[in-house]
Amino acid sequence: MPELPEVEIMARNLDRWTAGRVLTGVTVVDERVDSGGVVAWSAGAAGQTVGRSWRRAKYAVTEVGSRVLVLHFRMTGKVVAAEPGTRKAERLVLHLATQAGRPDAVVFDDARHLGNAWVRPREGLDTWFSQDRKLGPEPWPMRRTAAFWHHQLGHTRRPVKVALMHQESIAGIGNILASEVLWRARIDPKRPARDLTTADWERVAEAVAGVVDDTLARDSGDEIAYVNSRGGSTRGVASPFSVYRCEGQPCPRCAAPVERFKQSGRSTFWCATCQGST
DNA sequence: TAACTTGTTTAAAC
DNA sequence: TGTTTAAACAAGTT
Repeated sequence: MPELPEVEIMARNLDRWTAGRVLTGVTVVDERVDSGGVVAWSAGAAGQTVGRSWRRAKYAVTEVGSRVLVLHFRMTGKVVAAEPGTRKAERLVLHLATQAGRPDAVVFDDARHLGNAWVRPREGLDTWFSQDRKLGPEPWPMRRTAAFWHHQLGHTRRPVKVALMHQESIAGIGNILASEVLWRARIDPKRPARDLTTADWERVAEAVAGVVDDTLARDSGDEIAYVNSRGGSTRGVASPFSVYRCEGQPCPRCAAPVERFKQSGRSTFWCATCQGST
């Protein structure tokens, strides 16, 4: 499931594959992917030049002329450099004028068809993200201080794990990242966010940077290596996570069994020994 | 087969 | 009124 680090990789790939190139056409394979403006734009897209691509929260943004193509991947979406027609669940295809060493097409592949795409004016994009999409500030790559985390999340009584996933407070942290960050920071996921101390937020700040950087180092490549639905711990393949989907397995830090419970309908994984309340 | 998986939206409850 | 939780939704896997 693409969270902040995976979307960062896909945005970098998009940039590497498409920046500065001319579109020869856009195929909207599945019109349901269009959450605004995509179908209308696709008809006249040929001939336009692609600009830079970057990430905002869990969205990938690609400049095309004076507009931007915005992608959200939800659970199973990903962008790949592939021959059109070779993927099982293609939803959107960008065709590019041939250029040596770069792909002729970029495919938005999305097995469960839950992803979304928009085409919007480049102008006002920041406002659209912050106001319409209700996205808070980015937790990465800039180094955020303990004071920043406290300011964004320290007001609520909600459990800190639930608070971390609230996109309006901080944008880009999902269920996986939240569990991993709290394990790394040795914080009980059930603690009310407002009860965390400056020292706790300091560890959160460090843990976010650490988990994101580690994931980027591990997963960078042409195609996102999704954790499969067995949690990446299938025969012989080590789980890339410390606690996520590692229920019953030994905590990498103290060897106590990792536990699981539900918060706001979502599975939280943690080590009760390492992360016990203080 | 029914339960589980995701982020987001909407409705309901506290 | 503001905060918080629960349910619904998309669709495919186990």
